[in-house]
Amino acid sequence: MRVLLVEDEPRLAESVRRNLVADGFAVDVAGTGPDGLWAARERPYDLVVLDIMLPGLSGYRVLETLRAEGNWVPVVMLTAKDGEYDEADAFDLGADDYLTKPFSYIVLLARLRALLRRGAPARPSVLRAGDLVLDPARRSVRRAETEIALTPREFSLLEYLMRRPGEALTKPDILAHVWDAQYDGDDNVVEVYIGYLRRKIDLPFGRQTIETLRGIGYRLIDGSRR
Amino acid sequence: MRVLLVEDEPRLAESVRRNLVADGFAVDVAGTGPDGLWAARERPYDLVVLDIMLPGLSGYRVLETLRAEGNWVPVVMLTAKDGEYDEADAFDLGADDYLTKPFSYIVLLARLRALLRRGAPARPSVLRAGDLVLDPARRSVRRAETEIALTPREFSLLEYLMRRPGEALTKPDILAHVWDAQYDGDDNVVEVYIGYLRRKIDLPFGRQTIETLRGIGYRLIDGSRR
DNA sequence: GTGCGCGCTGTGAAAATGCTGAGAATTCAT
DNA sequence: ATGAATTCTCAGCATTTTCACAGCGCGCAC
Repeated sequence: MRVLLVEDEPRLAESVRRNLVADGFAVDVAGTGPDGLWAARERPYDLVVLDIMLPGLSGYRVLETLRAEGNWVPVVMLTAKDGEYDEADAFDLGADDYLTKPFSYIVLLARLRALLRRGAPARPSVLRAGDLVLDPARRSVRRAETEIALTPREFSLLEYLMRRPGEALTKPDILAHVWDAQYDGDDNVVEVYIGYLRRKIDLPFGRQTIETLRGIGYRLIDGSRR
Repeated sequence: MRVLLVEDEPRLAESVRRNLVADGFAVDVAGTGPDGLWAARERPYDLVVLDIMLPGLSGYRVLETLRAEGNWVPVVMLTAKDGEYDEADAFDLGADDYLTKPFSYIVLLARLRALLRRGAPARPSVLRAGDLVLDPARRSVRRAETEIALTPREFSLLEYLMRRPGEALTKPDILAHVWDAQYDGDDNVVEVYIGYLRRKIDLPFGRQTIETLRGIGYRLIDGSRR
């Protein structure tokens, strides 16, 4: 497993590097933001440990640039600040985890192992299907630059569909994920809300994003593939 | 997205629940370990937030049991202790993330979003027979890039055949698996539906995928062998 | 070659399914 | 409390799906 460590404090960098090597990782160290960015572009890493305070280019910028370039390598951010909003920022930029300095090596190792175990690369925080874009954090939906207003229920339904593009979803399944547990009404609500959604996201644009599978349920057409 | 919150402290639970609901999650709350375990077994959750200190059954045990049962729902652990080894333990048990109390809601939200983002992209098995491909998850069937629309019954029948390629299947056997157990109609429906299938998946392509074994039943010709 | 039984298919009716408009119930902000 | 937005129920309608039936054809045994 190859790890890129981007950290400008030599003593900390060296200590972490030794430990990682002892635990069987192949480690490259970069001491500045630009160096880190260059290295991450240059070679395929399994993990990146990225300090936020860096000379030349902040860790935020490095991460942002990588993600913008479509590089979804798992990244753990290191921060000296402990303000809670910093973490949220890091996550929004596409970090997979973060650690507040000072941290113990064993915690770092546990986090790295957890990321490796997950294996699955992180994905962008917005969901797309063709020119339809849904941002869970902002609770916004737009189709080709046009903002679309959805009610909470409509939004949850669309989000659920968009997290499973191309999959056949039954009405009971949708009901179980989008409605409350104690809801015991009729499947028909799903039909009704699918209808609402279609009237907002499809009909005005002459598209067909939500397909009906008669006798089964529904399927979101994933415009991005094929 | 449906979240299960397992937390015994009512004030905290209620506060988190409100916030999550406001952010568009469908939330169920369990106050004890056994209740949490029961709920997680009972319904399909997209996320579980699990306190470690719980009456009846600790969060560790709950998580351990779920994982042992093959339930891989993403889990965030909450712990009041801050010993570093606790985190490592949680990860080793199969938690996907953890949070030390007290935590701020915004951090919890960011973690949950990050977990959702990673999602479960593992979409396994499709069934193949030559250039005929059936995808159970998408409920789609295609022959050489051409999508073929099947009714639910036709789909079930074809899926059953394709799961037993090359095997001789009698009509009563097919009836028992594709139709309801208590169905007591005539064998003839099978012939009818085999006919429907052939007209959709074979005739238009000049193929012969389903072979009739006179006096026996049917057999799917597995084009990939020979 | 002939006859029989098995399998195939067209017709049509019954059942199931999904969509929609109308409006009731509920929630929420003011 | 009032009104607006949202959620949900319900019933009618259109369409699709399922299935029974009956006649036909063809393979197979003799």
